[in-house]
Parts: sequence; structure tokens; C-alpha cells
Amino acid sequence: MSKNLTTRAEDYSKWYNELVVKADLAENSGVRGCMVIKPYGYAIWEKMQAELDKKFKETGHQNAYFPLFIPKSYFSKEASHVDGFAKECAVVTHYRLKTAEDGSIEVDPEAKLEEELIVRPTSETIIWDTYRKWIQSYRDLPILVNQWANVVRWEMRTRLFLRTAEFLWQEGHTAHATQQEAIVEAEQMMNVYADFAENFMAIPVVKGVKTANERFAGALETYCIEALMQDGKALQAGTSHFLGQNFAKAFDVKFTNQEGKQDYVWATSWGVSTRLMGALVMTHSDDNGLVLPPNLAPIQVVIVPIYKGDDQFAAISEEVNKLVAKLRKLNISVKYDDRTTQKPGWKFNEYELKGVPLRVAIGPNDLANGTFEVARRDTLTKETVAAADVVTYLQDKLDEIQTNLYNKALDYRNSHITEVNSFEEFKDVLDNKGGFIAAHWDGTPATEEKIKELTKATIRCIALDRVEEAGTCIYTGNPSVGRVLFARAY
RNA sequence: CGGGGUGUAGCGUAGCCCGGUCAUCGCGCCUGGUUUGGGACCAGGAGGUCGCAGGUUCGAAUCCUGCCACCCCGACCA
Repeated sequence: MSKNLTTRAEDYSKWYNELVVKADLAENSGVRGCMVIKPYGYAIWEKMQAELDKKFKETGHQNAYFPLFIPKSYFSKEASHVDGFAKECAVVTHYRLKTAEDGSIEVDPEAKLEEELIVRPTSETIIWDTYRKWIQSYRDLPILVNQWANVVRWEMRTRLFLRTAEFLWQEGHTAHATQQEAIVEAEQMMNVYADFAENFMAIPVVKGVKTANERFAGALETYCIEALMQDGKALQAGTSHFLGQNFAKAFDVKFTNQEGKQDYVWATSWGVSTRLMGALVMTHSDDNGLVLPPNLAPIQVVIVPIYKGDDQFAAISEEVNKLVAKLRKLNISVKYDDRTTQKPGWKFNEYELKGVPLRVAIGPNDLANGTFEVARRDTLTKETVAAADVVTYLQDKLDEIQTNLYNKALDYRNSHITEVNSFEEFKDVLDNKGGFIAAHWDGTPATEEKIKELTKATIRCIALDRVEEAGTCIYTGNPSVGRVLFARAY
């Protein structure tokens, strides 16, 4: 049993929650389903934002900002979209408070809005209403815009990072002159997300498309990246939608094409959210706490001094300051924890809990020998390194940890994709092993629904790289053209 | 939103069934001293509207009602 956390075997949910809170990432605010993201957690989110933003710009996108409030009438324009969100909207009905006779504060009944405002659950409607004004000719296209924002969904059940009532995300909304161009855009953004997840966050993902049942409200095709958590449940880590002309028709966004004819524009939308923080925690962490890939770690190297008396402390600090300067020059984020208020052992545990990739300790022995002790968070191993080599050593280890975390997660993921050929086997693997199950499915929503009802497993995606293979559906025995990936999901 | 559970100091908790010096214990915090290579030790100290609001009672953390928040299981979802 870890001294820091509940063991995962005992209760994975509790482990996850405890970890998020104890590692100082976030906590419940006490406001229904909303969390406080703490500075350490937010620093990680900022790193994600910076990297994603860079990728968006590289692919020709620009940032913009649209209103938080959306007039209710906007929602009545795209039927399937409304159906998807109607049950989870926060609605603003009044615009003023007043002091009641007993001194309490109440909503002023006189200040009722004529048309209610919806706190955006997503911005398709208000953005498409705006795009109508921006687009007249094919020369105005494409519009490649992204928004960093918060959205609110009045979810029945909430969970830190994975499903909060308010969450932070980015939502890209693009408009194109042709269907083909929009499809290429949607696929491109799925690839951007996959690249980001794998190479930056060290989280392996399966790229694929959703079945009709799991598709975004209003989309013709939903591309997704699916990750696998350590408890064997899947997590949708990002989505990119080809919206066809649905929103253009609903919001009357027409343009004149090169032939001089009016046509509706073709649309995409794509997004990732603070849910990625949950994926990060559940992919890499262990019972000693968080494990952060160096790319995302607010502190990549922490240095802890071990000393007796002021003289020794001063001598150690002098060595450390030289090292800090060299590391900073290499853009390595380093913290020298010279607090005299905590003991070394306490600090070791603290930084392990927070997932700092590398810890350097220097004490009297090291001072005498001209060495540093370097500990790795991912393997929990320690090595003594000569002062002359330590900068290169640390630099190499950061790269190695990044790669190692990805490989570790990839091995786990790959060993948890199980092919099954019968419904009995399907249920057995689901209950006793978890992970993705590659199985034949007859392609009908009804069968998918039935399997979900019986097992709580859903089709996470039809993988893009699946092989064509004739088979029979595990549930109905009807013909199938290839395997799809099932899993229980968050 | 349906079922189940929880709410006592910054954190984790005992007490609730059977109302009456019960506000318990550990960690943390503060002061002093000794310590410092894996969450130190000793001594002293501070800190609580017992989630909120009503009700029952001579008396409520304890019983009743309503509300709020959180957790788990469903349904819904990034």
C-alpha cells in the first residue's frame, strides 16, 4: 500500500480522484460539477495549449473569439444538433439582482429577459450565424478559425477533468467551398490531435471514425482518437467532425462559386478539452503519484540540497546555481528547492507525487566527490553522475523518459487489444481483462445498441488502419467486412 | 434525473441506531529545542456555525422535514 494514495486495485475511481487532488492539479469547487484548476495543473494545460496552438497555426488556422451567450432561437435551427444538447444547457433568464425586504439577495422578477440566453455548450450555432455575414464568394473561403474558450454542459454526473459542468477547450470551426476540402480538413485535424497525443503527451491513440450511434449531433462523419486508460477503459481524447452542409443550410450560409452559382458551404468542427488532463493522469501515473512526460512537466528537473549547517548549504548552493544556469540555457525547466522549512525526504515525496521527471540531489558526499545523484520518476531508479557529465546526462534522460513513457503506454495498449470471435468470449474479455476488443459487427445501429445494453461496451471506433476481413457478427452472426473496436468507456 | 451513500478544524476520521461533560484521534499548522542522504523527534500551543435552514424536545452532531455539495451505480455526454 502506497503511503500517498489508495491502491488502484482497491478502487480506481478513488485513486484517480485522490491523485488529481493530492498532486495539486485541481479540486472540487463546491459549485455543482465545476472544478478549480490549481496553478500546477493549469501550467500543464498551458503547455498543451501552446503546443496545440502552434500546430493549428502551422496548418493555416487563426484564433478568434465568439460570445459566451447564445440566444435561444439560434438553437432551433439545426434539429439534430439541438436534440444532442437540449438536455444539458444552462440558461440565463434574468439580468439583475435586488435586495429583498429581509435583507437577502434575490433575482429581480422585473428583470426578466425577453429571449433567454443559453450558456454555450459548444459554439456551432453562434459561429455559423456569424459566418453567414462573412461569406459571399468562393474568394472568402476557406475560413479556418479556432476558438479557445470555456463551455458549460449541465451533465448529470461529473468527474474532475473527465466530465465537469464547465470545461476549457478549443473548438475549430471551418468553412469550405467543396465537400472534398472539408473532409480533408477534418482528417487533417484528427491527425494533428493524434500526433499531439502521441508525440507530446506520450499517449498512444487509435485513429478512426465513429459509428452513426456515437456520432456528434449534426455531423455526417466523426473522426476520433481513442486512448486506453490503465484500468482498461477507453477514453475519447479528441474529435474532428465533417458536418457536411447541415449547419450552412440551417444558418443559410451560401456563397457564389466559380461558375457563378449559389451553393451552401461545407463545414468541419474539431475540439479537445481539459479532459486530456484526465487522460494524462490515467495513462502514466502510478501509486506514488503523477508521472509527467517531460514535454508537459512544468518542472522538468528539481534539485534538492542535503546539508548540515549554513556553510555546507552555501557550498552546495554554489554548485547548484552553476548547474541551474547551464540547464536554463538549454531551456530545461529547473527548480532549485532551497527551502529550509522542509526536509529532503519530504521534498522527495512531494516531487514524486507531482510527477517531476528528474530529481537531482546533492549532499556532502557528492560535494566531496564532485557528483550529483539523479533519480528518474518513471523508473524510480537512482544513479550517481559526475558533475562534468550531469548536464548532458539530464538532457538525455529527459528524452529517454519521454520515449519510455510512450513505449510503456503503447505496450500496455497493444497488449489490451483482444480479438474475439464469439459473444461469450467478448463478455469474458470485457469482464476479466478489459481494454479494446476487436470483433466483427454487422454494421447496424440496432446490434450496437443491443450489445451496449447487455455489456455496457460501445464501439469506440472503426480504426482507420483496420484490415478488410470477411467475418460474422459476434452477436447476430450476420456478415461483416471487418473488425471494429469495442470497449467500456469514460 | 432515478437508486444508494456521505458531509464533524486545512486533510483524513470517532461519535449518530440507544438525544444529556462527546466535540474523539491521527496528519498538518504555530512556538522552543535537538535534527537534516527517503515524508524527523521531544515539549508546549492555536484552531470547530458538527454542510445550510427549519422542526421535535427541558436539552440535538445524534431524531424529523426541506435544501445544498460531494462520492458510487444507472441514463446522458468531450
